Amino acid sequence: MRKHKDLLAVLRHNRQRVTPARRFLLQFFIDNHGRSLSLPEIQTFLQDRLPGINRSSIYRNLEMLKTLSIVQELRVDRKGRHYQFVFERPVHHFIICKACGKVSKGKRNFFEQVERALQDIHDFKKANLSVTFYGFCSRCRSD
Amino acid sequence: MRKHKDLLAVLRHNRQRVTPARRFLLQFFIDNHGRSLSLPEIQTFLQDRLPGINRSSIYRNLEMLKTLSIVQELRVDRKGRHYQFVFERPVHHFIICKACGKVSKGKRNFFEQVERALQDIHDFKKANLSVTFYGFCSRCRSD
DNA sequence: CACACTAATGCATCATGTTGCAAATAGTAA
DNA sequence: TTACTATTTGCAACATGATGCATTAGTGTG
Repeated sequence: MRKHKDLLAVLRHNRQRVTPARRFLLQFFIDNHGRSLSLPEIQTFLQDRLPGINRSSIYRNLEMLKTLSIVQELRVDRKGRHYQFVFERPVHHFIICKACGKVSKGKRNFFEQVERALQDIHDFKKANLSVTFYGFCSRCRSD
Repeated sequence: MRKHKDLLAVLRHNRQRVTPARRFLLQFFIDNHGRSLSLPEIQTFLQDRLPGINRSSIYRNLEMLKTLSIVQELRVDRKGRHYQFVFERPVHHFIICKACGKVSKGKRNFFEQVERALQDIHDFKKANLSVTFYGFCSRCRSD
């Protein structure tokens, strides 16, 4: 489980400066590591603590965290991105039920099978930080 | 291989009306079935033939074609969506090389393995029309 | 602690998507 | 053909996301 201090070290190691916005952002992700956070929810949180923070700063910081593989971006539906804290490595795929909206983390087993198939069949390697699958979970199916 | 006339039938069957914009759009996809079309390219094409056509009509029509599984939307990079005509069934996954940008259609074999893993391991079914994988193809790797 | 260097922020502006509503138009039946 | 109805379109307004640039503020050094 990754801690706030460790993450600040990751930033510094990548020549990224530790600003107030980034501290709050990381803390927010850590405190909610079990679930993915919607963009509005992140915005509200930050604007609460740093009144007047600019939209573009939020976008740019989330983009940066993505680049450093600290968070993953998911598209839950057409509008609305979510951000998932990568709190353990290696990262996983995500599976979203189109009916109930539940976001599940793909099992390691699944991740490995997909990666292996990608490499064996298509000669693609170390392809993804994550892939998001949309489907219907067993509870939302009648069959 | 799906023909213009067949696609119009699909529209009608789904109570979608056949408008000039939709005729042109479908023809454009058919004429370029080998590759995915960027949104700007689609816009230019339509605005050429239907001067004054509104942005929202284009978005709405592409959305409709997605819903009917006539096209698939791909995100090639952060900005910029592409649309891929589903010219044969069953549909496939797509694999995009982050280095050279090449869009490959996933092999049937790969598609099946992924779907099977998704079902066996996560009990998700008939999950996706398509999934897009990002990675590095053999030509862009040094190993 | 003060300074210099560079990266991050705010701001303004632009680009891209979305949405509600009135007007236009495709499908349908007489 | 005409008239009717429901869908699609254009439009306007809004929401979201991206970008160049001047200013501000972290960070390392002396």
